[in-house]
Amino acid sequence: MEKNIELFKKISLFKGMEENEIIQLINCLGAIKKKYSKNTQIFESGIKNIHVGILISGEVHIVEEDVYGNQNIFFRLHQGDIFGEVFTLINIINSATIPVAITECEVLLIDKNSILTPCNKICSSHIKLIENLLYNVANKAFDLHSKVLILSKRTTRDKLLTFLSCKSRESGDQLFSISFNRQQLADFLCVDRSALSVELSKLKKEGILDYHKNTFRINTDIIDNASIRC
Amino acid sequence: MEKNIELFKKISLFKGMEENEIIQLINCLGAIKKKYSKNTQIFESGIKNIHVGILISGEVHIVEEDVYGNQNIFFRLHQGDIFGEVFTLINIINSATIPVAITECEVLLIDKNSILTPCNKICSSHIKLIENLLYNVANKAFDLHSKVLILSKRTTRDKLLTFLSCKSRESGDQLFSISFNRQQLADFLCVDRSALSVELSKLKKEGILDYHKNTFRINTDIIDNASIRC
DNA sequence: GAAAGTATGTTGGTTTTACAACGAAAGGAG
DNA sequence: CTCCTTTCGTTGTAAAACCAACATACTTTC
Repeated sequence: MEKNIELFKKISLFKGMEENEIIQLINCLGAIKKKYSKNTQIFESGIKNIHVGILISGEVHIVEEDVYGNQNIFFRLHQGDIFGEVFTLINIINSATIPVAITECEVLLIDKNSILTPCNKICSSHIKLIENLLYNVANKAFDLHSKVLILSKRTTRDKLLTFLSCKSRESGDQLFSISFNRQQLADFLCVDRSALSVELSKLKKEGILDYHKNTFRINTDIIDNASIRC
Repeated sequence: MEKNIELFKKISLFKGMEENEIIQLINCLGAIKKKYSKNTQIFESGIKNIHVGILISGEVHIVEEDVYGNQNIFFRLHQGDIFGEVFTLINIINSATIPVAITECEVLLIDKNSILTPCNKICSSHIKLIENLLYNVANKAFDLHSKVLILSKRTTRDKLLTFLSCKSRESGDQLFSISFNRQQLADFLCVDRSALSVELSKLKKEGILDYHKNTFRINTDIIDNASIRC
């Protein structure tokens, strides 16, 4: 586990902690590491989950599939991201929203109760941990808020431009890449893939946008400065 | 302020605390009470907000208006609800999402820093307070997650049925009332009001739904048990 | 109780989306 | 290189949503 210490130091949950403090905490929390192969669910659906997950390597999507087979992608998680904490904290059991491994990946699993029940030994770290968890959940709420802002747009074009503006602002450049392919982007925006392609083509014709595969260049005066994050 | 103590005892932020503990905490936090008249903004937009708000009386909508004038209603807040905490916690400054007083209302304002900076006197209450804030933010994240689930539906019908199913499950009865009027419901579902009315009429004709004003009766075998909350 | 204002339902025209199907391009495996 | 799979753009059609305008019902005000 110690070989991951450089990663752990960057994780929001351990922010403001010293190296030895983190190692002690990881042991104290009884964290376990688990591997998942491509296209497998990380928490079993229908079973009450008591773990908070931290993504160590690989890519994970938080998805929900509706009755028509449409996949709704909530988030794409990257190294160091925390997941499962919201549902676990408030004891939501039968959610159909689940983390799916998009590539082979490694995950650190921490029992929720060991986070919330203060242990005698390292109480000061524990308070920091809970505060860090608070900031983490607040950030997740903000990400969900951003997603609502995108989905609240009435047209595919507006959804798309809101998303791309955000990505451009995030990268600080008109030229930027996204980690979704077309189908995944459509699933993230909750629109039809072919309709998305049509809209992309139109925007290209109109000179508002240029793109090749997953690399985009967006016209600067289209970018709006709404405070969102995708 | 003490006359509101019965309300404060019910507020999630003060859960698990004794009456005198709460009174002490309110004073220690330097909370102030403020009145807002109908249709006024509670936090000024564009100005960095450092307050967490608690709704004491009246009704508040969290809204965002887009460039076309469409109002997007995120939430309807009721007595005891907490707001502004997510943006304040993570220092989002120029959000266009703002709390608006729908009726005349009273609000308790608490400086974020007095919550996060532990005071010497009542440290045990303070830890409880931060834990309660954590649960509160997790619940807000879940509410936003629920809203994403509604907006991810492709048709007005599916958005509407998801919302009404949720409300019916919440009330534990096929017969239930909602606090939105038609325009507000349309704004919450992010659809056109007249299209919403058309869809409601269709559902009534098909025998799936019956309604009069804000009271609805929904066919039991339509109600799905998705874990969401609206 | 009349008048004014507000909320809801209805209709028709226009725009947008979903859906299915197809073909071209890109990528991988043998 | 060839075959196979995946990804992406395109097209046409049917369904759905938006929008504006209007009619009716309900509320509020004086």
